[in-house]
Amino acid sequence: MQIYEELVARGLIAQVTDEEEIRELINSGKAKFYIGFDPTADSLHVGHFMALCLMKRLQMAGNQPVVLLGGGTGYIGDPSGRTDMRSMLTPETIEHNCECFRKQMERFIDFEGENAAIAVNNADWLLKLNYIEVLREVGACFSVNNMLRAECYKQRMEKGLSFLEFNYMIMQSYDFYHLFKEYGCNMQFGGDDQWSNMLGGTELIRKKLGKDAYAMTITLLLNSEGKKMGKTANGAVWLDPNKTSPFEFYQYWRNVDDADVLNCIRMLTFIPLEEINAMNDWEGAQLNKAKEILAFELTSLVHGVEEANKAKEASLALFAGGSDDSNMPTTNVTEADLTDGSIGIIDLMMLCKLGASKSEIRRLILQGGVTLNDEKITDVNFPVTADVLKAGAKIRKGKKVFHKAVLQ
RNA sequence: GGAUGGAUUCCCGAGUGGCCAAAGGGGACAGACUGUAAAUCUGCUGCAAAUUGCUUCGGUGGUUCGAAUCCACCUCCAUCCA
Repeated sequence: MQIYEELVARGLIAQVTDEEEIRELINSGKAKFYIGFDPTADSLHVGHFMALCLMKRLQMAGNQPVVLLGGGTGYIGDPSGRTDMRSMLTPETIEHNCECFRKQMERFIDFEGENAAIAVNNADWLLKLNYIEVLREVGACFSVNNMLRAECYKQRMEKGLSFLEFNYMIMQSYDFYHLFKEYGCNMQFGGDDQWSNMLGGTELIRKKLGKDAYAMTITLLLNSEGKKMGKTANGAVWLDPNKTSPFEFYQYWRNVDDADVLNCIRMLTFIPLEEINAMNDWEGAQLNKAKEILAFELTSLVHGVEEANKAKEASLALFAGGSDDSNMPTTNVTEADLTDGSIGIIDLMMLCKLGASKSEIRRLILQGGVTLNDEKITDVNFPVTADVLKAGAKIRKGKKVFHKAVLQ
């Protein structure tokens, strides 16, 4: 099976401008394609991960990837798929975020060797553009009427769209035009929400140079309810282990809906399709097994096999009655935290950051959601003694949050 | 620039002088059931020295015994007119 067919079989391709042409180019390993990443945060997330995996797959098939860091477009902010304006980033933040992105990316794509990926930053050309010149050279090629019809602005027509954001499409189009001219990059890939921005680019190239360029979007990873995956109540699932620990990362995927497991395995992992197809009729406890596979595979792709093993073992210890608690998150307590040789359970949990406020923890205890060394705590003033802490106090909050407090 | 409408807690959204830490819904969290899933049911959802006190309804000042609610000014947003 060739690469294009595999992408289709994995359900990764959402839209293409010219299927025949794109299939031919990437299957023969002749494509030079780019994907843009705007530095909106100091870590990549799952959406970026999918894009990077796509790059990897195409690179393995002989194509050359171009990573575009949005050091320039980050000044504007993509309005696609958003209902509110993004908060504006300072130049320092943008630069810092670009730096963080670059480091993380090295894990996933090869910047050395055969068909090595190259990294470029659109700050290098966008920041020095001259306004009037751009208006004449590029602005003249865009029809506002058409732009307003674009899907990516539709949601914003109700709540309001600033002129700054309106220009995002033009900047992204300019990127494609620039990369086409300077690097011979004739394909752009990206998330499906980028479709109209990408078409802007192919259109611009056609108008300015009379040549064809191609665009292809990746299916957005949605769950069975149609919501974007990779998000939790506290924000995104990050690839940076300091922002989302490997254990949390593992747990996120371990807990996906039954309905979404196979989809995720197919789209996010490199497991051969035959193996995945064999899982098609799994259900019940067996399907539960598939979640373990998904979680393990993804954790090892992102954090390495060693971390994945640790996360898996910690999970088994907690949920399957194992006794190995060495990988449990731990907070060290000192004598100074104790009064008369003990500390109240609420204060202890505050120290371990197991709740945002004392009220919240009090509520948790009253509702029977707190366990200390496997015994349910019912008294909100329950004193935890120095002896207990020395041995390591295992606190469980709800079903899935475990924490160890140890007296030094 | 002009006219109108608006800003309420994590989100949506009710409240138009005291009975308001503020209805209802969503989400989150906890409990039961389970497979670390879903669905369902129950509880809960500002903070704290917790029958009480303190802080919160875009901002600042004012009226009043008392303001999310009334007044003035300001900021931001939407719609229409230019």
